[in-house]
Amino acid sequence: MMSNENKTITIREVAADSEVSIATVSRVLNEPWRVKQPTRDRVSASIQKLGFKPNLRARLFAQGGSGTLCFLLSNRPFIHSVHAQILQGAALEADVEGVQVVYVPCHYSPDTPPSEIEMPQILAARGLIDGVILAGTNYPNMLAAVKELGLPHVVFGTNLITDDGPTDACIVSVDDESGGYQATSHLISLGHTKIRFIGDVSLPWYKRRHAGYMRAMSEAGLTSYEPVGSAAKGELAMGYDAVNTLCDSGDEFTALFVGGDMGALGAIKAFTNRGLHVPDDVSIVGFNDEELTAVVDPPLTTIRVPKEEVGAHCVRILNSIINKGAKCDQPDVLPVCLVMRESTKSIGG
Amino acid sequence: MMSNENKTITIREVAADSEVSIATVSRVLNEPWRVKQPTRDRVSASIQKLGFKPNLRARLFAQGGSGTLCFLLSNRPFIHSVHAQILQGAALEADVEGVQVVYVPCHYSPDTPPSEIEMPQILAARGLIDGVILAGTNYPNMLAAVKELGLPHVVFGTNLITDDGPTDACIVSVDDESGGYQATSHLISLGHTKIRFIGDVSLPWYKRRHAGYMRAMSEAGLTSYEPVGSAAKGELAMGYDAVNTLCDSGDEFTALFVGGDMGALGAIKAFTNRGLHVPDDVSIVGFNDEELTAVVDPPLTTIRVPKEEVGAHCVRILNSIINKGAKCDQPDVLPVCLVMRESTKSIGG
DNA sequence: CTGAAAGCGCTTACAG
DNA sequence: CTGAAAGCGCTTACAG
Repeated sequence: MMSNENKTITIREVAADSEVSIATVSRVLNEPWRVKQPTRDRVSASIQKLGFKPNLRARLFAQGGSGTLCFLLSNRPFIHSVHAQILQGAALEADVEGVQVVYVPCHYSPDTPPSEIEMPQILAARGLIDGVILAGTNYPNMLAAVKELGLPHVVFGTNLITDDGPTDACIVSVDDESGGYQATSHLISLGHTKIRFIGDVSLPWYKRRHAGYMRAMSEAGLTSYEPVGSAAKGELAMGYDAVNTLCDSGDEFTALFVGGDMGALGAIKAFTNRGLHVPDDVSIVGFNDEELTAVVDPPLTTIRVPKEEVGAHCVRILNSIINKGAKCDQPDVLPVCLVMRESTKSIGG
Repeated sequence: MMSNENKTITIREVAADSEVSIATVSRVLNEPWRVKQPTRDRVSASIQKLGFKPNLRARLFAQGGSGTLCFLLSNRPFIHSVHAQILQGAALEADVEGVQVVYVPCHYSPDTPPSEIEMPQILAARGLIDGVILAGTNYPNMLAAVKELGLPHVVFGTNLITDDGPTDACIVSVDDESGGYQATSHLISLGHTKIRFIGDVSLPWYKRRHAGYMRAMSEAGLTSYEPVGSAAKGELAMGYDAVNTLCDSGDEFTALFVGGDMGALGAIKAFTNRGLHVPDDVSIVGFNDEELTAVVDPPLTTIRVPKEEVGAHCVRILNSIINKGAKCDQPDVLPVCLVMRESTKSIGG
């Protein structure tokens, strides 16, 4: 009574079937050129015949890696659309590189000492993760905590909040300054001169976008205004409140560059409430090109950030650190571009 | 010249330090009650002293599992907000259960035979994944393909498109019918009687929501209208086009139940274009409670789907299948509820 | 209650 | 070019 269970077939069965050692089977799998043609063919035939697939977990274990990267998303109550797309890009790239990415949300306060940050299990444990991609809003303490882990890591630099200058971490970011410049230049090219910037410049990404705004204004010989807006009550409220403040104070302007799409939405809402129309009464450009941006009314002119590419780039870099010990001396800054939709209009039109 | 490299310390070092066998160390880690107090204390002390953390990858390997679940997101061009939140819930629950979830996007056609569907590497390989959560829009061929893999799996049933009746897969879904009923009842309670349903009833989720609409109408003694709308050009267009068709044909109605939030947005846009105001001229309720739903103008009254809970529930079920061989006889249907915001208004008001 | 040993399914020096 | 053997870091019957 031979029970012919479909027991999982291993490298050992293949070796037996093709009458070689398991070492040889392993070689045709990993470095086929090192085995003589006839042997190789015989082994390949057995692999085919038996439908053998190597157990990757075992391989990984033997090689001392886990083959998995951790996408750590910090301090986001839900997946923010920007970060969702970064994750998407990372996952896609991971699959082509034959590694996997685990999505792990996490929360912490900027004030917690690094050693006291409660790391997700998967990172606290050993051996599960080969490297981490740090996305979301991050502070120096988390950077330090990840460093303490001793794991290779790369951080999405745009939402990194730090004031002690450049870190020694590997950073992938996006050209905020240029984005600000492009947004403002677009408005200027439409004939606007009274252009305000809305954004909370205590946050570094708004600050950089504001810097781009300043450059465009000064290059055009225009006088720039002080930035307005606070992100304390959320992005949406930032835009909404800023517009109300501005209008209430009798400020005059014909165009707005808002440093984030949600803020731009809030701004539009405020105008609508006041009976003002975008873009007829005022032009607006946002930042990020978030998903809903094309869907709102009016569809938003904005700065497109290559979100999926950011994710893919992060895994590429991370993999090269892991495998080749690559070093990063300075941040990788990805370019951004203007996407024209219907929230801007030439001043005469 | 003792080189005191910080070599990774293993169970073997601990054993040596506390003068027991590695088996005993393993026991204090996994079944401490089986080892005598004094021994246990001695081992624990060594663990403390040496800062030993077990290598989970090795443990998993020895135990024959990978400890990782695959969140397979089918046929979504980017992370749809509903599925992003399901993923979020799954990841959170996974971390508490000590497993990890890998996010893997994938695309396929409903017409490809199961054996020809190109599975992501991570699933095609062996040993990497213990079970899969099938989310996104899925067809019977993918179900069959996953089944062929021989891996435990659970599917998010709402967006499952199948016409050959119930499958034998483990399904977690959401009470679409009740949602439709609640949405419609709300409109009825506001005094509306001419209520239309927009949704593409060739898609099962719209069909179920429509069934709820029918039930509410008939219970209230109202005559229901034929459903309108095609999802062929996207959800947004579905709502937009349906409203235009309806209005052009001179149809009379005072309220709309749209079977999806994006469709509701499209509908609002169409009304706005026609100079009609929501909710003053027409009331609208959507479905899903997507992220942007609270942010648009007017904030949408909609049916809230417990997205994170769906994700968490999927990993719970999956884990119990994996570990306890649990069986699912019938779908797990999670309840939904109405969220009142500002897109509906009583007919007199 | 504890230890010696086999085993998880591979890879990889080391010989030959 | 190929094989025998050690090893990756644990777990888990099996003895005692």
